[in-house]
Amino acid sequence: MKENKKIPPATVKRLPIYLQCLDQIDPNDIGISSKKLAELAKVNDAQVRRDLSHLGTLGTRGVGYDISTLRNQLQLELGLVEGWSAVIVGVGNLGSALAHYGGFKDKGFGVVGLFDDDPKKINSQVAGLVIKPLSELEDYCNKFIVAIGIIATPGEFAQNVADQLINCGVRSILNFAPVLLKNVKDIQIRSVDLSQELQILSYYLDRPILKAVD
Amino acid sequence: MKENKKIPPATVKRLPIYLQCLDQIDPNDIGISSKKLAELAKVNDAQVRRDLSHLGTLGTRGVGYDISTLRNQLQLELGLVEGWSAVIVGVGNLGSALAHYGGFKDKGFGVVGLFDDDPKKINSQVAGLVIKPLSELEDYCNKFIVAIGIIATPGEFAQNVADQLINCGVRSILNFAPVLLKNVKDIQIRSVDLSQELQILSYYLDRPILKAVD
DNA sequence: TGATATTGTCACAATCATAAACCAAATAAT
DNA sequence: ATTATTTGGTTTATGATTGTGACAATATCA
Repeated sequence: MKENKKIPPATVKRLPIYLQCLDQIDPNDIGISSKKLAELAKVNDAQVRRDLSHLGTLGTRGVGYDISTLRNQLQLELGLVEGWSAVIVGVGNLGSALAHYGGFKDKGFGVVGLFDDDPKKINSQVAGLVIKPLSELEDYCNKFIVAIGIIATPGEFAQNVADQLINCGVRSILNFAPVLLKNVKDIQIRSVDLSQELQILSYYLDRPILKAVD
Repeated sequence: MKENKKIPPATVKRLPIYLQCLDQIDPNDIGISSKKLAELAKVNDAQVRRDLSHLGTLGTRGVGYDISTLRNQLQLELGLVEGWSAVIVGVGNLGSALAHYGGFKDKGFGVVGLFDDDPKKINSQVAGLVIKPLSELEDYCNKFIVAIGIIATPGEFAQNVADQLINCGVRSILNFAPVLLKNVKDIQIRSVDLSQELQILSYYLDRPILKAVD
């Protein structure tokens, strides 16, 4: 029971995986053992127990973990019950895909705004939302207390957009543009570079013996 | 000079970043120091030197690294000169976005086939390619020696598609469906789960003091 | 030649994963 | 009721991986 303590980053990265695994098991099941969960998540079972112990004493000895309790606790720890609002900037193919992506809503994130600077796109609808010009970003952020900005613009605009988002009070950025954004104090930035993932795969294609991790 | 040795996974993940940084510097520059590159890649400069030393003795003491040599060596090590072919399975919003994504071609990957099982999509064109039914996947893979399969289907179909791809001789899979695919010996699988990235961000939203890594 | 810049590499520190040992709690078997 | 078995919680130990400071070796320049 290490309540209130900092959870190691490596563990934080696994928490969403555990949550996902819970969604994949038989909905009739009421409990799950660390061994079973470890199998689903493809990690060591000792690791599962250790990771989960960071959230408090959730399991019952001799029995296992109650699934709904575990799910609640994971959601609570990850902040998925806070109803964070997000905006998507850049409504090209990727931005549209993200706007339609149901997985966000399921996890408690709400996309409340779409922004683009292409006049042809402005005022058209995507996924039930009207695309607004970037100039209205600040108003939106104040109105909705936007916590997360998702950048799906071409690389050359990404840094500029990031600066604007941060200016508007957005504290977390998920960046899909293939550029490295400047670090800013107290602002969380995660980048997903699609071609980088392929490049890592490519390295291991040449070396079938080696095992990639993470 | 640790030629021929296994490169640590953590280093492999940074190599594409270095490559990206090289594309962002002044094209007139002919050389770059580890310190400068570290600044761009947002890592420690000792780390840069150590990472690059895995590729052989590329730099010159007192001078730095020759940019074009460094770029060539990174591309070579990552296998980006091999011209790997890829197919995309699932041509919804995300699949379309991936098909249009120019970053792949720039890095030496060629998307040669699009597959979907929705009759309304079959035979229509996306990004200059005709969408084929899944039943033709095997023929395609044999014809083009497809090395990489990109899965962009809904979660419930992903494992099935993965099995088919592996059956067709595809050795590397990049999975965007929000499920954990079964591990298969000698098959490289990387998963990108869009909502998982948001969940990690969300954890740190509640704790602005903590620093996320990776 | 001496001063400066920069690499390559070693050694150490920090983080992480895994295993082991031991106890506590619940259940099953007798 | 008692005992054995199962399973989780906690701590400790250990080894692997990773990150970083330090410094000798090498190149350039004045």
